[in-house]
Amino acid sequence: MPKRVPQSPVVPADCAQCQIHDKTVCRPFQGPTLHVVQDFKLGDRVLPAGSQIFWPEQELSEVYNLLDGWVSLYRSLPSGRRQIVDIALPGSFLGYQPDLEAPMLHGAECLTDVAVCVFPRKAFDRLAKQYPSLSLQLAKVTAQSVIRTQGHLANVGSRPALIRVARLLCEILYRLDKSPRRVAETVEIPLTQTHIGEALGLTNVYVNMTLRELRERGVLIFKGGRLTVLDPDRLVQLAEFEPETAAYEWADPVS
Amino acid sequence: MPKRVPQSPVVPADCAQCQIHDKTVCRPFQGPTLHVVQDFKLGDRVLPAGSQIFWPEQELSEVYNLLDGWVSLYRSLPSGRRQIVDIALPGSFLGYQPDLEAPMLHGAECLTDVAVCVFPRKAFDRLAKQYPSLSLQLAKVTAQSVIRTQGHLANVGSRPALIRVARLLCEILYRLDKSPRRVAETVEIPLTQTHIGEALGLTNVYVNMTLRELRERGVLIFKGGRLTVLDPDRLVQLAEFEPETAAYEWADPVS
DNA sequence: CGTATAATTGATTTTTGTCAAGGCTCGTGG
DNA sequence: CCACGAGCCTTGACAAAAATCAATTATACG
Repeated sequence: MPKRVPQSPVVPADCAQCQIHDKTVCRPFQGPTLHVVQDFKLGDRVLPAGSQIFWPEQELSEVYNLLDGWVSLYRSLPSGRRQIVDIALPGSFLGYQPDLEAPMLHGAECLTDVAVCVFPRKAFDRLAKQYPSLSLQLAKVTAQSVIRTQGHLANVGSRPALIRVARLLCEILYRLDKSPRRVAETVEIPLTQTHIGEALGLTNVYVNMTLRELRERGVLIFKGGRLTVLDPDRLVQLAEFEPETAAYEWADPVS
Repeated sequence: MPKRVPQSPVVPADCAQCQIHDKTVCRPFQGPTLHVVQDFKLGDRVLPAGSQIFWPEQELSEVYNLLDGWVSLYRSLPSGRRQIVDIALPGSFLGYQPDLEAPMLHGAECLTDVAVCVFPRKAFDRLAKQYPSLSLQLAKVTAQSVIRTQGHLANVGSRPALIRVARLLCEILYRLDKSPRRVAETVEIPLTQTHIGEALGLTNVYVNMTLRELRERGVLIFKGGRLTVLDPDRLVQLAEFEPETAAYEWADPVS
């Protein structure tokens, strides 16, 4: 289990203080129009690690901006297996489905303590109809999510386990600071080996073996939720990670 | 190779004749406002089976409504492998990425002769900013695409080959007529076994073995691009196909 | 016909999963 | 302070799933 440094989620006093404002759907509302989202939001919510923001099958009347913390988005299958379809980081817009009435097809589980900003789902579409810059930003955020999911799918469907694991970790590093090329630095990644397996379609024991292989090859060490990159260049190469295309794949949408 | 019935793609004379108008991003433009898209579109384009609407890495200055035919959306990997991330059917909106300047991360290959309706990419965002109902529809179409891709990912990552194949075919049947429960009817599906493999992360050889298994179990026959369902109930059960949730997963977005 | 692509099959190897058993770490309560 | 339990991690032996290799056979198309 990750040795967790206790750390309360960040909740900004108001939208003007929001550190991630420009990474979210709220981006179009700047300066004089900022009050629109400020007035629109229902409030903030803080959830402990391990809890669910929403469940599969739930009929959801809210949508969320992830303010702080890590969230796993997953599907539950009839067999009992679970597939993590995305890892959400601060700025992600959660819970939006096109059909207002449809039950959620995925769940959202907090990997760390989490803070979210809550909006009413039904009114959100009305607001979007009123502010085209908002609906366009929503479209772009969502389109970016398609790209990410397609990349994840390609990883799971077309790469052997060793590369899959290396790439997942590489992608996460990149998302954290836009650079997988840190030298021998240790980063906290709140995933268990089981999580990694659920994301990549592997069993936890095979993930374990794969991580050992990566360690023995001197590429990286992942232990107890801590990732240490031993050889950034080899990692990037092994993970088939191309920084140029990665920039488009993991971009924050900008209208 | 599928025995193809020669059949020219359908190109409507104008937007008023468009049979699939309500399934597309154009949906918000009805009656008096229909002229907006009519004036906006650059024209139609017909492409032969096997050709590419666009390629990975291409910088695309257009976006497309798929009017007629089947298209496979795929990623190419450094290893030379290819991952089909989606099968597009008429009504799909193709080529939209949030960043205007970004090269395409996926390609679009025609599985049949195809007709598309062409829009200018750059101006599309301007139009969307002008018509919030359009940008919201774009958001919904895109959000539906996220759902489809997540479902595909869960299929590839979390199910054994036999079920994967059964489910892919089941989903396609459902999309064709909203009912996988046809009895012993034959449907044309312009996929080779290699395509199925590329979609599901399997080799063509193993797909072949899997299809034989499905045939020997009396579930379905897939041969030469023709699918015959022998036992609809067993297929639905084997494919873990739940018609209720399927309705949300494969819906046409409706604003 | 002859060529090219797709489908098929069997033999074999590689990859990944399953099962089972311990070990480690951390928090909790006596 | 120690004992305990709950997750998680680790390992090894074995089984199953899927890939690879190598022909051979259809099938369509000019």
